[in-house]
Amino acid sequence: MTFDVPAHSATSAGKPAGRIRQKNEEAIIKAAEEEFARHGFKGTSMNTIAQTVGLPKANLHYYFNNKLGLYLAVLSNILELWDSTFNTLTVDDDPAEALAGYIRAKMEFSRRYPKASRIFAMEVISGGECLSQFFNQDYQSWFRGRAAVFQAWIAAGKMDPIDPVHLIFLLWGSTQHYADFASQICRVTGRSRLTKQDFAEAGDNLVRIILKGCGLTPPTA
Amino acid sequence: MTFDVPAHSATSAGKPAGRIRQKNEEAIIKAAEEEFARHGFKGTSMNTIAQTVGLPKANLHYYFNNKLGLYLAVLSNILELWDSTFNTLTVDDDPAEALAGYIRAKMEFSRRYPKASRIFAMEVISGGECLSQFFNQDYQSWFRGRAAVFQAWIAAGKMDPIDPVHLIFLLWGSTQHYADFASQICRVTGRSRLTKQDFAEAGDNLVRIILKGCGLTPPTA
DNA sequence: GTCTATACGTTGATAGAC
DNA sequence: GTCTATCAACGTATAGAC
Repeated sequence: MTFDVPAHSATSAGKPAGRIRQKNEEAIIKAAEEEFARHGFKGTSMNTIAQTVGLPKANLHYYFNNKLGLYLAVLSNILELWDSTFNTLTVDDDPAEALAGYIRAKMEFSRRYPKASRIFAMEVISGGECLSQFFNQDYQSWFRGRAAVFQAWIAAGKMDPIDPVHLIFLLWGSTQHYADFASQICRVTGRSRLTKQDFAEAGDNLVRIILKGCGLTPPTA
Repeated sequence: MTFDVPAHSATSAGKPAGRIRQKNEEAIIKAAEEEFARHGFKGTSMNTIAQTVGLPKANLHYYFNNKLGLYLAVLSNILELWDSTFNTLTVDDDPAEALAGYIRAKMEFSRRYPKASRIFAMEVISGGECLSQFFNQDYQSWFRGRAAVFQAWIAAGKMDPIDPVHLIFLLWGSTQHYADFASQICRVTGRSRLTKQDFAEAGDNLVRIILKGCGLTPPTA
């Protein structure tokens, strides 16, 4: 794995994966993530990435066809990581336990992969057109599936009748905030960086407020 | 006012404000906001802005010293607008009413000035170093003042003992999400754009969940 | 005040030697 | 496979005519 976002086979399709190639590609992606997270797609320069990796910039064009190809490889890594992290939330779960688990998993994601979150945020803010090729029908059906789970819980009287769609956006917005707006949080609270304990406390607070707000009692109460 | 973000006297300090000058500056800022909201500071080109406005790019350097000057003028507008919108939340207010009002005001801000929100988000994600010169001591004291209001309400037994700092981040994250991540929301819900009613429903949902989550009963109940 | 012309660095991308 | 040399296009910024 590269560093923050573990890079699997995010290469442009169908190239042999030699040892050196794999090592270089991972190093390039690692440096690219750093730049894309800070300056977005348009604001990132291949030159800067090449200098960070310590390779001639012609090599970047050898491994990845062009700037967009490198960017898509980075995005692909992030979405793959995202997919492998959130398989939870089924109808049979206990609502309070499952919801708390989801919130804590999202907070752990924000803590461990803040750059991935920021790259994704930048892309969405910029219009998110590059995400179209990744967001196939599976994505919409995943979303509707989760919403249906909440709806089933509501129908069974297990939680308050809250619009599941807006609930999901609340979960996303409140947890991603700690990754994307970390610099503002540090500035306003006088911290230099957010510790593991900060994330734990923030997660506990979110679990407490959101669960109670949905008419659920915490699992360990 | 320019368009989305009303531009007041965001000029580089101490230039006379002729009629033509004011009109051009507003047009430039309007076009600049569009570009900065989509590509961030580094990814934005003065050339594109000039073409959008219909002025020679030399004029942009005449009205604003350089690219950074234009960017700071845009940021200044946004923060001024932000300041003039959120003067609420004092100890004497009714907690439920004040909190609901704040949430709805933030949602209205996300609805009316989505570009302002996105420019701010991009800047914070990029590290937020340009915000340093605006975030004087007043900003930290504003933040601590609001947190103190919540703390006073808690001490008076008017709401659950929730960490005020994290509560503020919850309010920010959940409301700004509807501006910053609008493209994702539209994609996932199959909408083409978010209507006024969408924002109203989203605001109602947030008020309901967060107030109950804090142990408050809604004002109109 | 306004705009044309231009200076000069950086960009993404490629050709071709090794 | 790797890297040097180079290209044309675009970046910000300015000089100077009107």
